[in-house]
Amino acid sequence: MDTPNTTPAGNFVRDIIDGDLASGKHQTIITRFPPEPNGYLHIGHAKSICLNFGLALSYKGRCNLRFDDTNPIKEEQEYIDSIKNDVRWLGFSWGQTEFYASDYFEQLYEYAVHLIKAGHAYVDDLNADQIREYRGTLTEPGKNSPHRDRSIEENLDLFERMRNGEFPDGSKVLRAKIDMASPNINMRDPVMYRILHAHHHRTGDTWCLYPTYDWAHGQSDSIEGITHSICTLEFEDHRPLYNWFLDNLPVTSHPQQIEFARLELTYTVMSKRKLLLLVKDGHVAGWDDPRMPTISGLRRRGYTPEAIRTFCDRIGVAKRKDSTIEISFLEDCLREDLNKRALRVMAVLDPIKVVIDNYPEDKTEEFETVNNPEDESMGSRRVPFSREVYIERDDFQEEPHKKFFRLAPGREVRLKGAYFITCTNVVKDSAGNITELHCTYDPESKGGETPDGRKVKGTLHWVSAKHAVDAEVRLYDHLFREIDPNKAPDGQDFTSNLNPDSLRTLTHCKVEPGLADASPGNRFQFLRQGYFCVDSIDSKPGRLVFNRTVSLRDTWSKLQKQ
RNA sequence: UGGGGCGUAGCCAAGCGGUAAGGCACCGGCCUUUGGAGCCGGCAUUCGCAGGUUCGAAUCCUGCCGCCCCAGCCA
Repeated sequence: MDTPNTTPAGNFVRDIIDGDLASGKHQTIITRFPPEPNGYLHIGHAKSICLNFGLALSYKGRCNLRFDDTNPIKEEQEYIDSIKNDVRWLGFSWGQTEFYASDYFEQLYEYAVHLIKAGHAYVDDLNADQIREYRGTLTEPGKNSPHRDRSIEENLDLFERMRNGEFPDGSKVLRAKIDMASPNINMRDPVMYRILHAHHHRTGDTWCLYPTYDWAHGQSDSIEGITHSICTLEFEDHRPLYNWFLDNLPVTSHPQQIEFARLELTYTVMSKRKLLLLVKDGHVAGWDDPRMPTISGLRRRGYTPEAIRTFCDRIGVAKRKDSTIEISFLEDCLREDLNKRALRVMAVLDPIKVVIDNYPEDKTEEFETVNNPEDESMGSRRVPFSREVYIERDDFQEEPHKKFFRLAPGREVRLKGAYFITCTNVVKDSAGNITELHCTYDPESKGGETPDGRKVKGTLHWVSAKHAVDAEVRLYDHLFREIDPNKAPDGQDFTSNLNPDSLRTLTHCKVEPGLADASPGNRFQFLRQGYFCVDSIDSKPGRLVFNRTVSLRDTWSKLQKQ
């Protein structure tokens, strides 16, 4: 496993930790990453993972992986497996500290009994609608439930019978007795337990009442001795409740909850609910569709864990809300990483045939070409050349734009690593479409340089026609066409902003022969075009499928728009 | 009209009373057998606004404005 770097920039969380260490409040730190196994992890989770595991690494502390599995209705083993796989792939390990909130159900139950005995919790018979009515509103205080003052004995009896399955779903809840008039709605006698006769993926049918997040989370943190419990901003309002529970329980550890801003990206949605909907309704091929912001989607797309970690380091950690990172920033971190490590190869996505009239009919040459100009240690390879080659249709203009310096009638360009060629003739079909180009080459320009040292402005990638291997290439664009997909027209939801062109499939692309035995997951730079990887699901020997991970920066396309 | 937060460049983000880091984007130039990469330079007289304190304020105080979150038996 590669080792994440551990020299992150400063941020307010580190300031808090530094203070706690300096004051002697803590000798070391223990953080946790607490996903609910109700979906696949996405890039937003990666931010939290990098933060929590990164902090542990940096302070030589520990980070627990804890599944927050308190809602059996939404959770599945498949999600647990994918989450573990993704965290590992990102480069982090949790050693022996793999926990489940469900491991603490018995302890939590005992804590609840403690609260009841102390007069701090009661069983309520109000139904969900009634509880909502009694809760009041943002501006009006709530009112006490008629069952709020039951005796401790009655509460104890009822609570035990709830556990024993004597009551149907929704008929009773256990509530903390705090303050129905609190300006903080979370403090208006929050529900601690609800009755759910549901099968839990780990505890099976042993429980029919399940703790809520508020009741389970802080106590789980405390049980694990978490020092800093880092969560997202929407839990700021819950912090008083988090503290209230711990203050009223016989615990020895009282973790500090710290909130930071969750990650948002332009042109994408980040809520698990919405991602689930995209999968369930078939808008994408699955959680690992290369257009998804999920870790598994990014992985299949060709992202590297290093690029994702670099991204998480660079975006920083702060409390500023409504901050949305431009997705191009993520792509840039990727390019930077891939530039250093990707093997350069030649692939023609939209081929047009070039016939070099003065090149011998049956001759084949091989040219040595460097695998990565950024890294000599990656060596070189030989690519075959012959009389007929494919070049990119885009690399020829019959009437060239003033700033276009690729091939055009009468113009000389370089075929990368091979020869200079000059276009002498354009062949068209009856509809006027260009079907073939005829060129001559300069034998003196072998390797791409001439004895007279003359320059050409353009260098094109190419593939020898008779040696070319066919491939399918999938070009991806943003899944959504709106910068903020959540801003949908009246009466429509975010799916109305789906980009109909987010996937373009190209068949019969021509790639250099060496690629024939590329393995799933292998990454390449297709010269002058972008980074591509062999699709891990659909690519098979004899039927190559590449995903475009990200295009190269394209100055030419900017010029064209001017 | 309740409570909790946040406002530093197009996007992130440092800064914590001593005169605005860094990254991305953008704009110039150099270099280049990828219009890639790389290199060099530029890019906030100003920190939401208005007052106040101070020799000195993005940093402290007061008031105002804007935005986000909260009324699940979701997390």
